[in-house]
Formats: sequence, C-alpha cells, structure tokens
Amino acid sequence: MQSPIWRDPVTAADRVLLEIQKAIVEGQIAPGSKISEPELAKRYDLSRAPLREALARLERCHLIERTPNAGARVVKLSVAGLVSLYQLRETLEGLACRLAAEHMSDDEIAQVQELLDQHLSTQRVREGESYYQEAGDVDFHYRIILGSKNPYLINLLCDELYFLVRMYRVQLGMNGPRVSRAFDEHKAIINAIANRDGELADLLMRRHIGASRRNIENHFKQQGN
Amino acid sequence: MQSPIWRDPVTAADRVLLEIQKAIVEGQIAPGSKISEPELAKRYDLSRAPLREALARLERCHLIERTPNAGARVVKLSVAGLVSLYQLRETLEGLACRLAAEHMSDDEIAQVQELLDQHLSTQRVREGESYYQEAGDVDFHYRIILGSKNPYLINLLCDELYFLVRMYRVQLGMNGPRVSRAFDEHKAIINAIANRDGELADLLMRRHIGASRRNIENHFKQQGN
DNA sequence: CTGCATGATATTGTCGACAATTTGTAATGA
DNA sequence: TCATTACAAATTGTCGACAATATCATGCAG
Repeated sequence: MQSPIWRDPVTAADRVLLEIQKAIVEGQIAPGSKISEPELAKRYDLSRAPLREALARLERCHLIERTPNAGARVVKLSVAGLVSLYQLRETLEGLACRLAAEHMSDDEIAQVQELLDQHLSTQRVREGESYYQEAGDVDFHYRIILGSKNPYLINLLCDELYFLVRMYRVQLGMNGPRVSRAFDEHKAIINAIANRDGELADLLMRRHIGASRRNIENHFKQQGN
Repeated sequence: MQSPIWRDPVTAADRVLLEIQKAIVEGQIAPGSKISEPELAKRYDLSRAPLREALARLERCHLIERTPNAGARVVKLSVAGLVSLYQLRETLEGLACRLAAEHMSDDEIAQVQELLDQHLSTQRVREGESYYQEAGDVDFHYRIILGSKNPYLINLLCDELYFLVRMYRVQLGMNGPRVSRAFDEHKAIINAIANRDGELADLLMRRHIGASRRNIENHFKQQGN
C-alpha cells in the first residue's frame, strides 16, 4: 500500500496523523469534541502547517468534520451513521469479493486459506483475546480487498472507511461471541473465491458484514449513547 | 451539499481549487504533467499555503497523485483506470437506487420525473448540444444519489468520484448517439423507484452505467492514446 | 562509452508571524 | 428580563522565509 496513510511516515505530518488518528479511534479525544489547532500543535510539538495537513487527511477518513473559519470537530458515533457506513461496506466488500474471485491468483488464494488456518489455531489458544481476533479479521478483509485489484476500491476501503469502522468497533468494545462464527464465515468466503464463484462470495460477504453490523448495533443500543 | 467542493467558495483555497479542478478536468493542464507549486502559486496569485490545501483536495478526488518530497502529477487516463472507476460507479449508483427506492418521498420522485420531461423537451430543441445533455445527465444521477440519504455514499459519488468521471467524459469528447437512449433509461430507472422496486432500479442503473462505460471505452480505443 | 559518485539547482516540507473571521462577553436599550 | 449591539479574545486562513529533500548535470573511474 502506497497511500499517505499506510506508508511508513516520512514527514512530520505523517507522524502526527498516525498519533491523532489513533487517539480519535480509541476515544482519547472524545467524539464531538472540538479540535484546537494551537493546542494540538503545542501538544505534538510542531507548527500548524503539518498539523493542518494531517487534519485534511483526517477529514478524508471521516474522523473529523471541518467548517471553514470555524475549525474541526471529532465525529460523533450514532446508529444512523453506523448503518450508513455498513450499507456502504456491505456493497463495496461484496464487489471486492466478486472481483477477487476473478482476479486473485491461485497462489494468493492459497495464502489466505493458510492464513485462516493459522488464525484458527492461534485463536483457539488465545480464546477471547479480542486484539488478535480483530487483527485476524482485519487481515482477512484486507487481503480480499487487495485481491480485487481495483485501486479505487482499495483506496476507499483501506484508507477512507477503515478507520471509522475501526472506531465503531473499538469504542463499542467489540470482543465477542461472534469470533468463532466469523471464522467459519471467512472460510466459506475464501472457498467461494477459490471456486471462482464470485456471486456466492459476494452474497456471503454481504451477510457476514450484515451480521457484524447487527452485532455492533445491539451493543450500541444496549450500552446507551 | 455542504462539502468543501460544492459550497460556494469562502476561502482562497476554495477558489483556487475550483480553477485548478476545472483546468485539469478540461485538459488545460495535461494529464501526466507535473504540478509545480511555485508556478501555480504565481499563476493564481496566492501563497503556497492555500494552494497546498487545494492540492490535498485534488488528491482526494483522484485528479492528482502526490508522492512525499517529490510533488504532484496530474492523473493519466487509461482504459484500465476507466474500467476500475466504472466498476465502482456501477455498484455504488446501484446501491443509491436501492436506497432511493426506499427513502425518497413521493414528492421528490415526482420532481425527478418532472425534471426528465423538461430535459426531454429542451433536449429535442437543442439536439446534439452535448453540454445540456451532460448537465441533464449529471442532474438526474445527482438527484438519485441524494435520494439515497446516505451521507457517505453521497460524499463519495458527488465529491470524490464525480470529477474524475467527468474528466473521462470531457477529454474523450462524449457527445452522443447515446443521448436519446440515455433518456429512456433514466425514465425506466425513476419509474422503478416510483414503484418502490429497488432491485429493478439497481439492475437498470448498473446496466445504464455499463452501457455508458462501453461507449467511452470505444471512443478511447478508437481515438488512440 | 557506460555507470556511478558528486555537487549545484530547484522543489517540497516546516516554521513563526500577521490578517481575517468567528466566538464569547458585556453593555445598552426596550 | 430579554434581545441586540459593540467590543474583546481566541481561532482559523494566509503569507514570506528557511530547512530538508529530491532532481539534474557534471565529472570521474572503470
């Protein structure tokens, strides 16, 4: 990935972007709170120029919202926002599946299957440890998306939507009874791709993400907010 | 629309963004050419700060590509790029149709139908005048997209993909024998939405855009490049 | 003659200060 | 008491200059 978000940071703006991004996703900067440029510049010890560059990129991943001459605020999480976001994700990752079934090499597919087997074993060992679960999930989806070989789609899912999705998961404390089920679903998806059945992979992926959405949606309502 | 692209320009960065955007879309700044910050700053008579803000937004609509410490280049048009872009568009505007069928009010739907009738009559009068055709087409798609009521989808299609789509159409000189057929297709789509048949509207929209893509694709190959 | 190191030039990244605009506050009048 | 206005403070937008990096040309060794 060569995007300004995933490349290793070469510029001051890159570095501060990663830090603020993490702080927002993990809720250390509260949703809805105002972003003060002077304050952050002082906090991260740089001038406002690279900071503003970072803010522009944060707006690009929908983590903040800016209004001219009035500054930026961290996004608020809401059920409506979650639904809108996941509607997009379902469709886009479904498309990724169809394209992956067409464009992934047998080798690449085999690697993903291998990856899943690895995850399954380590997962059994570290049962319930949600970090590994999430990392594995991210890795799986990531590979399918790259497999689509569509640069716009890749950019969209990995750069512009990924962090907001992650923010919902992190801040609503997704661990999960869904873990083992998710593994089976992943397996079914990659198998469909291996059989070059894009239609089926698309359907399974949309269901997979739909289930995930309902899961988060429940946590949301349960946990108030 | 409140996005930094469609709001009327309040800041210097806004203004220069519109100018450069237009220049790139219309090919006055050649595809593949390097963007020189000092040169553009002098040309548009402002400092590099707002210019760089504008460049960040141009990157966001995929009109330029930046590499750290090395500057920006205008994107090149290619068949592969066109296909990738339209794959996305088909899926996304298909989704917009499904959502629009669910969320548009009867009033909003009636307004679009009215709009189409107006376009049909003015179009007969100004036969072949591609500007009006395109404006009408844009307007139609625009309304459906807004009708989806999904802010992420709206932002994506209207802000981040719209200008690149337009660049392909403009630079490959799309006028068209497809004009009258497109009107029929629009009519069919809004009728499906009026019947609350999201599935059908989705299908028809994907076909509509697919036909458009093949059309441009032919021009591309014909015209070399 | 080709390939690589070296240095001059130009471009991008960053800084601190100033200008323009908004936000918050207090005073005024109804 | 409430609304409105004027003013003060703070924040964002813009500027010009400097530092860090890349690009290009030149010269040298093989």
